[in-house]
Amino acid sequence: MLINDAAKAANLTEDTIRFYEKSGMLPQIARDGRGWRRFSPADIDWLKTLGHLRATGMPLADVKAFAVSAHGMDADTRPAQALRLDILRRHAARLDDRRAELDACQTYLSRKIAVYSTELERA
Amino acid sequence: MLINDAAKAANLTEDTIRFYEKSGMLPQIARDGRGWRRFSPADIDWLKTLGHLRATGMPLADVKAFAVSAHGMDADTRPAQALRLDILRRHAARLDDRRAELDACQTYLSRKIAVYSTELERA
DNA sequence: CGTTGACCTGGAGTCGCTCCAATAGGCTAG
DNA sequence: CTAGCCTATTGGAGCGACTCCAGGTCAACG
Repeated sequence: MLINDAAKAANLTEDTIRFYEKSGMLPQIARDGRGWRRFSPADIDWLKTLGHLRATGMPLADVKAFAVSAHGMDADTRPAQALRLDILRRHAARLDDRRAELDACQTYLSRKIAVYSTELERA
Repeated sequence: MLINDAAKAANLTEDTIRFYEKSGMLPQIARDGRGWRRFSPADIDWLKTLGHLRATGMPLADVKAFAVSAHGMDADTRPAQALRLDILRRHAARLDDRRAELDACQTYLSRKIAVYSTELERA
């Protein structure tokens, strides 16, 4: 799978994927004869994972730590797994905050939208 | 109210507030004899509103359009209100997307966390 | 055999802050 | 009375995370 299809499959842009690779957040991506990246299904899965984490605001530094831990050759050791668990737990906590902020804003919006709507109808 | 207290009240930083003022997203903020900003309760409310919109990812350009429309002298005209309503509606739609992404990521996380947890316990 | 099209790289630009250095006026302590 | 400290001021540099672009390579197609 070439980068264009990978981008579509993972819902990222080609540039973002190249940037993630440069930043060391991807495992070795295979290259074909022309020097073009060939993405395996596992690569696509990983891109989707990164997409979720980033789209919900995990800092790149954390994503990178997660990536390095997951693809190093000590990936299956106890400390590496504990590190990854910790990163995920801290992100789960962040998501709770984001959900609260989202709820607050949605409440604000629906109230404001109701006000403007009735005001505009009335006129 | 001075900028430090305003920052605490609105849950923003002093720098962010100054930046918002520079960018034209605040109404005229009064200054005292020393040239220090004095924030009124209405100013604080507005800062909180901006905080909600930004924290949930409304682009600055939209926030600014909203601000200009809300504080201009044509603020209460029909077209200005319609514009603001439109901005809010588009943001409400964005929030739906964010909520979906947040849900997806939370599902991913709780699954992963469960896997890592049992794996680490078992060892 | 020219041009189209998908990819490559390195680097500049953008958005939204965030941090910093230099400056200024007022308050208390010595 | 003046030295130090506190809270603000400004303009500008730096940063995170992309995003865009110029210039280049290679295979294939008309």
